[in-house]
Amino acid sequence: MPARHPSAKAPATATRGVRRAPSLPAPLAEADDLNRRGDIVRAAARLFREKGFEGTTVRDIAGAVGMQSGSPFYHFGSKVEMLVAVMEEGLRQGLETTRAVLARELPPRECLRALVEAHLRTIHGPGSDFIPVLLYDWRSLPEPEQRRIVAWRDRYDVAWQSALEALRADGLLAVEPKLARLFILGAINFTALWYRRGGALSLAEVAEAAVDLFVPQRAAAAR
Amino acid sequence: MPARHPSAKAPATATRGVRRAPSLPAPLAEADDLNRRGDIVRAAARLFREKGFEGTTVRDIAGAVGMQSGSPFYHFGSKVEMLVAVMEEGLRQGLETTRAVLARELPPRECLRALVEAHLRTIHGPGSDFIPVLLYDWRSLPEPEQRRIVAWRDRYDVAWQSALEALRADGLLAVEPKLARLFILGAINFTALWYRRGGALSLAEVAEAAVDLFVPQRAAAAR
DNA sequence: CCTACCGATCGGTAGG
DNA sequence: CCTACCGATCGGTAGG
Repeated sequence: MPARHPSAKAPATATRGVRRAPSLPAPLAEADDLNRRGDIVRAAARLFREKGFEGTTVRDIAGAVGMQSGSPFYHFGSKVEMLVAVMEEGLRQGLETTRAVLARELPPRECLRALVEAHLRTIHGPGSDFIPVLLYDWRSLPEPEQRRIVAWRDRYDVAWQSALEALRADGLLAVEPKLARLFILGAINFTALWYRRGGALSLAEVAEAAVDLFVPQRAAAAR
Repeated sequence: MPARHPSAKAPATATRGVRRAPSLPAPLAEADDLNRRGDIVRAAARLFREKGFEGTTVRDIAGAVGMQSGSPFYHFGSKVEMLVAVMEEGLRQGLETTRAVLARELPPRECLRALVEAHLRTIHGPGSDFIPVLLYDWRSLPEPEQRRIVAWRDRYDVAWQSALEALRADGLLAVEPKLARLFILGAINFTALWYRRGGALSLAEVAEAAVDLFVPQRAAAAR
């Protein structure tokens, strides 16, 4: 039987460093393992974004972190589990920054601008390949794993929904919040295919323009 | 040397049924060949959309049209050539319908509504898998082929640009036409990930809502 | 367009 | 986490 990292086959949150006797400090080996796992997830995210899930081989990922071809399977039970880890990390990051924006309790239009900019940063910021993978490799995820990710994504949508409902209540949104959310997130997600950092536009400027288009300033000023 | 369809390796438009002596009628075999080629392109489009270019095998495509695994290479020099054919067909269809809308010379806001609805139909209409493949398998296209497709896509963008400039000239567009085009097309393209035919909304309703969001009716009525 | 096939590569595993 | 490997599958081709 091959030696296996204890969390490789189990649902990640259930066993990762938990059932251990609480009085013992987490051994260094465990921390190192988690670092290596994180290295794999980051490398996989970059490669999946660049070449797609099906176009990336486990050997590509192993090579990117200096491992031999079979070694990633010490940390993950399958290639699909690596994809799940990438998508969950993207949603975790995105949900965290989204909730941080909402916590600032900005006026509705300013809140939308901040949400749009935050979402742009989860797509174009440094080391942010996770959400693009979620968007472009969704079809490579088998159905059971899709359900797991959808549960995460729903929480992301709820956060946006609340901001859009506030805009709508102030008469600043021309269509119902659910449709508006799909259109606005779609417009932002699509920037993955055309926006390049270091070009003529900063992310803040793109966010500003998007909000100008969706919530005309005249209507906002008139309220 | 294997028997090969004459157009399999050549740039498609250069040799497809052209250099033949003009007095002879096109032989039936030629017409049949083109039908079979079209069958392959349609099947490839459907499979690429469903499973991605890298996730689809040439055997899948062959099986879908009742051929043996090596037979598609009688019509195409490589798998990438099939991808190019799918994307070109999408752009050809899209450009045709877009230009037909522009030819109606509608007032700017109505023109945008018609363009949006036409684009929605090239994504969600019957047998329209070509544009989604263009959007989601772009990265699978090698650089030389990308340049060929970009030339097509530019013409598509020019058509949209003219409609948006008319809107802008009438003061109905809050941001400059180029950015507006990217945002609007992004919002529409993203419907590929959430819109389902036979659901609560018709394509015409989705188009109406999108235009309401981008070009508020109040501003349009006030002009 | 079929038959028959090839070399390369893939995800994954046994054993240490 | 490495070594060594396996069975399956892949895009593509020779020859007819």
